[in-house]
Amino acid sequence: MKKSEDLCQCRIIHEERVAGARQKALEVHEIEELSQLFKALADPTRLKIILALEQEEMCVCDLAAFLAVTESAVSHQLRLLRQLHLVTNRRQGPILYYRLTDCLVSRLAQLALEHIRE
Amino acid sequence: MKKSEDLCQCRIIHEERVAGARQKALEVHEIEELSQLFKALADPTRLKIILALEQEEMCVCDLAAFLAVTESAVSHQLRLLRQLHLVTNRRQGPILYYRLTDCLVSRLAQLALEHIRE
DNA sequence: TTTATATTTGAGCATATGTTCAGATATTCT
DNA sequence: AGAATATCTGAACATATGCTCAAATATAAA
Repeated sequence: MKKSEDLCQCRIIHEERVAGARQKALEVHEIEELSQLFKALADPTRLKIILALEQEEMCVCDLAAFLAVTESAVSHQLRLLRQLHLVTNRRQGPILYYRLTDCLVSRLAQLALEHIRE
Repeated sequence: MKKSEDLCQCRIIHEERVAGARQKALEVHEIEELSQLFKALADPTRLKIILALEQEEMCVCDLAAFLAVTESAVSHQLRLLRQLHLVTNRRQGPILYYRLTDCLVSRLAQLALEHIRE
């Protein structure tokens, strides 16, 4: 029942299952995007930013105060969230107000939170 | 309108918003758990494992073949997923069959995927 | 135009992460 | 008991991540 003539040197016990998994697997590019999205939510600082912005829009220095990190750190994280289109900003004079682009991240966080709280 | 007498040296433009965010913030421990959960989904290898197990249970060497990594790498990742109670296993002889503990991760992945596909 | 404020950017650094390798466990079959 | 198989574990290493500092931009007010 063992097969070893695969691309990789791995043993394969259930060849059908491996084949089945390969067939139904997402495209590399989709996996990559999925993992980037979850990675954005995987850091406590970014998670706090996102949850804070659920309430109301905030500027960089307010977020820095709230998070107790430098404004630079916040700015770096906001750039990442911006590149993934998770947050957007609007300028009012010299101040940039950040807000969530849509409710996706909120829904993900909510779903995860419910599970954590059992 | 500027205040500088905060714990951290940060400027605060909108003190009410910072206070509001602090008040509604989750507990440190919940933030930590949330981020760990998302971190589990943030790696392409783990994501592929989870999506593969949505179809049917698989053993370590099958997963290794599917992922084209060593069985050791799979085992390390499965341990992490096990510790977060995202996967469970059942032993049948010398073989351990892994499966998803519940549908949470599937729901999270599904929700995220819908968004990525617009 | 000069000055001050709000944010961004890039470099540098310490820590975290994911993988492989080698060797340890655990279970089954002789 | 001894051999074979399936999985796990710890060390080592290369890369990724997140932060701070210092300096650059951008907008507004004097």
